This record gives sequence, structure tokens and C-alpha cells, in this order.
Amino acid sequence: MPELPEVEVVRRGLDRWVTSRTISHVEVMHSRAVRNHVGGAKDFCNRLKGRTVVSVSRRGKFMWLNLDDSSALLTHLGMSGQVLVQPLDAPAESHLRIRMTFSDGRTAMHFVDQRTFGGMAVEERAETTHGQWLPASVMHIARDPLDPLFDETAFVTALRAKNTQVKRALLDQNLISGIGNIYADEALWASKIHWATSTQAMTTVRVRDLLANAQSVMSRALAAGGTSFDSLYVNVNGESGYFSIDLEAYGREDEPCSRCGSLIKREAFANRSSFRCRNCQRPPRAFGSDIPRSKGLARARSHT
DNA sequence: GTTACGACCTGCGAGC
DNA sequence: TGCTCGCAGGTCGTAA
Repeated sequence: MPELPEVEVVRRGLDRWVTSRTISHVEVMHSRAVRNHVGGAKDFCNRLKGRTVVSVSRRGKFMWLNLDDSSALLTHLGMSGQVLVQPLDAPAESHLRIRMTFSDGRTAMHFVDQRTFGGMAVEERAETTHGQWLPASVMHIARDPLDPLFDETAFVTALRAKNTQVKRALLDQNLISGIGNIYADEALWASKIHWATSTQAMTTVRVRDLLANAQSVMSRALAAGGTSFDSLYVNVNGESGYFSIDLEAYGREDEPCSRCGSLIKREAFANRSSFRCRNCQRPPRAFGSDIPRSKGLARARSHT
């Protein structure tokens, strides 16, 4: 599933292959892929035609192509989105949602999305209080931990001021962006923190350690080309990442912890799963009992 | 204002 | 063999 490192890999690919090219034709195969575009599919195509891509930016899991007017092509990969640079005569993928060609007649850009949680929209850019120009719907997204301007002190203060579980806070894109279920579990494992720990019980030192581990695991994932359990995440050339072999907790139910040898446990968390070491990540006192295993995650692991 | 939770969506494996 | 069900999870809207 695309989280910050995976989105950054795609952004870099697009920056290389799409920047300075002029869009000549856009086709929307599935209207849900442009559901967030206010004017609908026809307007989406019209607004892109003739525009030149100036650069490609990202904040958290959102990325956008800055166009040569005041607009941007905002893209979110959702759970299964892929942006592929393909030869013009490449056959349509089974879940091709949007296809874009360029005036230079070289490669085409395909937006492929099996589960249609992702999508594209053309939006006007607006200036932030820090002088940055962002698409309107990205304004509320916090900076991510790999952003050079990420304010660590403000994050520590904001997290400790919340009244929730620490993993919920890590997944809150208004607090810190780019972290999804996989890297939240990995950062918590590295910090020996149970996901249900209260944010108000977190000391400044523990929050800083957690943040450092989140930065570390995502930097390593980025260097490996991202994490992939199956064909749902690929870069713009259709290649999978290799970081899944280095995951310590996520998807490793009933496998020994590499640190202490205790078994990794899977628990239900907010309609999804959370993985932790039974020994290194002890639950807070108020936390309850074991949850039965899921078949789905075992399947995901079997694809690696 | 803050927090929690369900809906959205599709492909695949398990179970019957 | 074919059908049904559960599961993966990021974001948003709504309820508490």
C-alpha cells in the first residue's frame, strides 16, 4: 500500500519522465477516479489539455503536477493506485482509470487503480502562510517527517496534547503526514511502544524517539524503492519495491521478533490490523485481551 | 473542538 | 464447481 516512501518513489519517477512535457489528450475511463474534481470528467480533461508540467511536488501521501498556469493535477494513490509511464502502444491495464498523452508523441501516463480509493483532480494552487503554493485540498495536511521544514518541537507538543492512542495520532494526517498502517507499526516496534499507549502518557523523550524511528524506517524504505506485498504498489516503470523483506512487525504474525524472539502478535485496530511484539511492546494496563487471527493478512504475507 | 467509527471499493482465498 | 463472506486500508463525513 502506498505510504510516504512509495509516493516519493513515484513522484521522483514522474519528475523525471513527465516534467516539461505538454499534455495533448486525456481520457477518463472510470468517473470515480475524478470524483474529487469539481467539474466532472469532461472539465477535468479540458483543463489539462495543452498544459505543460512544470514540476512534481508532494506532501505526505498527496502528490501533484504543477502546471504552467495557477493549477495543479493533484493525485492520491489511495490503497492500490499506480501511475505508470507506458509506451504509446501499450495495452490498457485491466484497472486503467485515466490515460494521458503528450504533444511530443513519446510515452503515455496511465493512472491504474484496482480498488478506486485513489484519484486525480485539477485544483487551483493557493499560497500558504509559509509562502508555499499548494492545491487547496492539501492545505490541511501536516508536513511529513522527511520534510526539511518539519517542526519536531511542534509535533511533540501537539501529540502530547491529544487524548487518544499513540497509533491513532501517528495516522492523523493533520498532525503528521505520510505515515500509514505499515510504517506506524514499524516505528512503534522500533520504539518498543504498544499502539494503544495514551498520547498523554508519552514523555517528550519517547515521542522524539518514536519520530526518529519513523524517519529512519521510512528513509530505509525509500532507499529500497518502497515496500510491496504484491503487485498493488509499483514505481512508474512497473517495478515493485523491496523493503517488505526488512519489515520487523507488520504482517509477521506468529513469527519471532528479531530483537527478543517472542512471537509477533496481530490485533484488531480501528477496522484494520496492528502488529506488535508480545514482549517488547507490552500493553498499557487498561488494554484488553487477544483478538482472533485474520486470514487476509496471512494471505498478504504469502505474496512476498 | 475533538475523537471514534462506518462507508467507500475490488480481488482473492477460505469455507461451505 | 460455484457461491458467499471476510479482509486488506486511506480518507472523508457524520455522530457522539
